[in-house]
Amino acid sequence: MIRKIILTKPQTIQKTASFYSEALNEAQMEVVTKADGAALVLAGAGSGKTRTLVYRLLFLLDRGVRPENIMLVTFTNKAAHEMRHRAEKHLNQDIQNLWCGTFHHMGHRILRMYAKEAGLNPQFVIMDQDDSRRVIKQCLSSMKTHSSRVKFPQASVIQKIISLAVNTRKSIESIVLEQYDYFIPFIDELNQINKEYERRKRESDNLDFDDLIVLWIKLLKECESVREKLTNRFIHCLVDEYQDINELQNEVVELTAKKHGNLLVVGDDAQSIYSFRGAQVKNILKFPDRYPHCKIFRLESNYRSSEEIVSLANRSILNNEQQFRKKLVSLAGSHERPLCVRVRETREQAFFVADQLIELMDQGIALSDIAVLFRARYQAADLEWELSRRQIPYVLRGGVRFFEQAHIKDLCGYLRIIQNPKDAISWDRVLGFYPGIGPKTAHKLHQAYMQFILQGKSPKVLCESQWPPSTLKSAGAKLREFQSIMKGLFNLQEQNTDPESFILYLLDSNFKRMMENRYDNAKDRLDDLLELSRFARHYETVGLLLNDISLKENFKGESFDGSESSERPEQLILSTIHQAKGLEWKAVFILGLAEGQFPHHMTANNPEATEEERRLFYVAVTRAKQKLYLMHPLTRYDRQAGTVIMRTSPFIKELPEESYELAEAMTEDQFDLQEEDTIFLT
DNA sequence: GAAAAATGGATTTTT
DNA sequence: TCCATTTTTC
Repeated sequence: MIRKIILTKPQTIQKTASFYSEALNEAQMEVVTKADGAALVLAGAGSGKTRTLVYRLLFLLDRGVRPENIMLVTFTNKAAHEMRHRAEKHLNQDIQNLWCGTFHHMGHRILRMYAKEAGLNPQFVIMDQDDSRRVIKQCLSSMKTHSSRVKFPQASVIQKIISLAVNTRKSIESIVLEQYDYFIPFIDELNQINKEYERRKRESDNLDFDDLIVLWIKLLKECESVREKLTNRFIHCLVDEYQDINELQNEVVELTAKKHGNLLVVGDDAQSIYSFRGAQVKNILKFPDRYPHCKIFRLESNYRSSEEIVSLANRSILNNEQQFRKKLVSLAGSHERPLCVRVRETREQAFFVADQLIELMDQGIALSDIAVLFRARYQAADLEWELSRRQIPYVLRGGVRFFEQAHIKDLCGYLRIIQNPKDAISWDRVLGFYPGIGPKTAHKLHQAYMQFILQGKSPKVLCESQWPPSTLKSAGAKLREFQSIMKGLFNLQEQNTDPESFILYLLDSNFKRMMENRYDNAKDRLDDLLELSRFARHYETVGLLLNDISLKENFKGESFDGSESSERPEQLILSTIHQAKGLEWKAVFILGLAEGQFPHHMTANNPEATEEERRLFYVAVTRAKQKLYLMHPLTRYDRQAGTVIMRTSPFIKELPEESYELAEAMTEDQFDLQEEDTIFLT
């Protein structure tokens, strides 16, 4: 027998020391070259955190670490793409086998590799949040044990509670006690619903988002062979946005990094804004306690924002108790003071922004270099209307996600039935399209079908006259079109056709007419579906396509081929602050800096929640490079109460007056009545 | 008994 | 504007 020896190919061309020192400052250089073992990087806003991580990655590769031995966890797919793309650009070649993505992505990848060990049916399909909500709703109606006298929580609230319990590794009871005390009487029922929810998920071979991580942890804990493979594999673990990590994710990180102990976490405690998903600032604050020998690095030079903007941000965050004290120093030079603009009402807020956009563009700032940020989606409504009226192009980030739109899910329903006959939610959805069939009948039809499958019949029995059985014949007559569509899909499946053809087939079948009947803007929606078919080209199987669709976070109007980092189209960005994390613009408007809007009224009287709101404000402010507008509408319109007066946001009031300039904007007729020194606007 | 139509109510942030 | 519950129809 001849011994086989595997040679390691050199992965990259060796970079010289100057390659790093030219691109990085001293502090960043330290991180890149010395962050072995446990390391915490406290990276302030605009301090070149992404750049540092990319160079750390290059450095590791340079040192001969193989890409498959590195795990780089990011918060969004977009961030993952961005980093990979930048690293590949430096190397001038693709980095094969690097594990770079979100927690959910990696969980998915691992569960696919080890489906058998995890006790999963390999054809499992991932549900999104809306699917979870629907399943819970079904659980609710099937149990209907709750008394209708007191209002029982809605499906979406139950979903939130269950998910929060999973992500914080607490019981439902303690979540309810801590955050939903008005549901205390329902704790038993909630536990029951949770049980039923779990049962249904398992029965239909569906995994929800949280399962991707829960089962990954389970695999690491309970399956020794897999644990060995996975912990040996990841010699270096790098975690981005560590301040937003929750207990569940933390556990997966610790288990994975335990063996080699090379755990580099990067984050900014001042930017922790995801507590509603179970994230806790304390994770980053306590990191040095958990790893007593860890190295701590600080990146406190800000290359993004002007001195005035950084100063305002620093002043603001000083009001928070829970934090690592650090001071961000601006290296971007002096510009002008942020402008706090008072307007009479929310519509005038939109007028001001629109007017000012024109002004900024006259000054040579590109529309794509400007963003409007807000706390909650509805705050953008007036502005959207005004922008459309003036024909200013914009994209709204934070609306419905592209892949969560009803028509996309309608089409995927058919594909999911083919992929996984047990998928109860999809059956419910698809059969509901046909007149005369509602949830009850759909359920029975699905049950009847599963009976056939269990008897060993081929899935194609669906298209034959044996199905549905005679007890359901009256419903069966309404399903001719359904059966003919399914027949076509089964045929494609037998021919092993690519996913794109599946979609094109559906768009050519009577599915198209159904869409036209169902939606008044069917044309747009069918265009979206055509777009989906193009997206599907990148996938080999329908199963892989479906699971990626569930995990994609792209919004309507964004491209989703992964090439987004190159050049931005010439349009204004409207975004929630949460969605704006990690991004930057020359000019930024923040809407609704009024009491009740920002900080959000739900957080009043809760000091911890108010601190998180302040961190959110901090994130918003530090997105701006040169110009920052803090908008304060004095009134808002409420359906019941009519016009409501709003006071200045405490986040503005607590700032020293010299940190911003105050302006008042009004329309021409109002201006005539005033003589004070104000900004003139039409 | 189940589906369709009509009415009433409410809205933070997201992988 | 969209969603959930109630009322009406088959």
